[in-house]
Amino acid sequence: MEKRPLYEQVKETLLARLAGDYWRPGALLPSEPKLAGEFGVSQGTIRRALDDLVSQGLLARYQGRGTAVTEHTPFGFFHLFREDGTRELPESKTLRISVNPPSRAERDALELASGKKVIRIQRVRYLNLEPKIFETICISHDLFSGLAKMATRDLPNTVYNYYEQKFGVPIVGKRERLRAAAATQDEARYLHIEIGAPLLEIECIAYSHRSQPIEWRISRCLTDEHYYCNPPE
Amino acid sequence: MEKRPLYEQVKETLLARLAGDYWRPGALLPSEPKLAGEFGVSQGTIRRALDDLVSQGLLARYQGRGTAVTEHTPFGFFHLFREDGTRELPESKTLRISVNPPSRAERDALELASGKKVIRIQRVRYLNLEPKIFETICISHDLFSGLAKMATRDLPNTVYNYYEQKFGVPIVGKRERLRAAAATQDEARYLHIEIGAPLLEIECIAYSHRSQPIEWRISRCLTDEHYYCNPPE
DNA sequence: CAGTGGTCTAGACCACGGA
DNA sequence: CCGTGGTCTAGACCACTGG
Repeated sequence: MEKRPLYEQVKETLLARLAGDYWRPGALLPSEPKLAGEFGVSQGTIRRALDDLVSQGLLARYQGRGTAVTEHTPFGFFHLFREDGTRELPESKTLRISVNPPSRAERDALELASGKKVIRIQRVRYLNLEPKIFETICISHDLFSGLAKMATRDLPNTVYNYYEQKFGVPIVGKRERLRAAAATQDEARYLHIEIGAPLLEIECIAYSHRSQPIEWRISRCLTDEHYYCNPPE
Repeated sequence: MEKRPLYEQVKETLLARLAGDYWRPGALLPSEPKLAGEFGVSQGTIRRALDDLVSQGLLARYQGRGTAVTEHTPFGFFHLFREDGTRELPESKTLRISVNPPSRAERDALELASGKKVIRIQRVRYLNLEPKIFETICISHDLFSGLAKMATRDLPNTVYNYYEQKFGVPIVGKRERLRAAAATQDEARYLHIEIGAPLLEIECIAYSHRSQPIEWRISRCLTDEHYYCNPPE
């Protein structure tokens, strides 16, 4: 017998469906009684699972209509807003993809065994057509070896979906740490700012099931016209 | 009849008790059945209210023991951690307290009627004995007029409690926005850094019941040895 | 109107902590 | 052992949405 709570097991199954194509973004899920029947649990247990997924930002509930898969940015992408409170979908341009032995910090963040390599991806992201974010992504080469040979042109804008669809690795959680930092020479060039200009650094580790770290990401953001907000307002 | 949900009403009452001295920090609350009896609602409704307060960080549950009032920093103060993950209680030194007509931003943030004045407080906060945060607090003069005449020496380190105890204004929620910013001349002097050095700016509006904004606070933090994390790990 | 989620109840059993 | 919170059930009524 499984000894974890029922609602956790329900959550895990729903999470897998959400990460895959089982339900399209924006689609309505079956009603709570239907899900309760399908999983053989009570409606209360389904509610508990759905509530957790709502608070993770994966689902949204609408009284009288149903429960829907969140549109766009399945796992609440960046929490950057314009000063007027509106949101934008960031476009991105990939600069380089490389395979390297991990730095100490990278090995720690991804909990890699020694000798394992990592894939490093550098991107510039655009908000309102202006370069605002310089981003470095680090993932295990073992898990994503196929990605290392891709052309920088072909890397999709939003990679969490991609991890799931192509590599079977769903992202179900993240942990963020924020700091202020000074722009490096590289960042200054790509973001059209002075060296040393203040940037908001978002360090994010994304997790799969069972808290396994999958991706380490450093995003350095120009916040002259945007702010970070968590949770989204 | 009151039309708001029962658990919201329960929350509001518990919140008022928590802000006051009804229960000491660290003390155990009455058990769920006891509270249910006292409020005349079911245990499930009490659970819902307690769960919300736990997720706000005001309470902590311990299976087999009970539900306790969180120790220290009643409404999770700053979410600044040292790089090793530990937390510190920031000390503070108040620089000035002044009464002014509000700026446009201040009037908007506090939803003040025109003609009202504000109290502005500037502080330097210390982490590990080093000046790390330059803070500007802005509150309504009407609500806190007694505070304007205080000596800077007498302002307590943690003011949320103070608002409640001396002025009957409990803080029950907050909304934060983060940016990177360059140190001004003032900030550079007090934080012992260069002008233009990157600082993490935390803009925080603190709310009382019914979402009434009470305090607008700008904290500019040196994050050379700390990071911001929400929710606390 | 029927169906959805939102709230609320009453009661069951379990896992844990402390006496 | 008892009392605590943690999980789960079954069913009630309400508020809102859509046709």
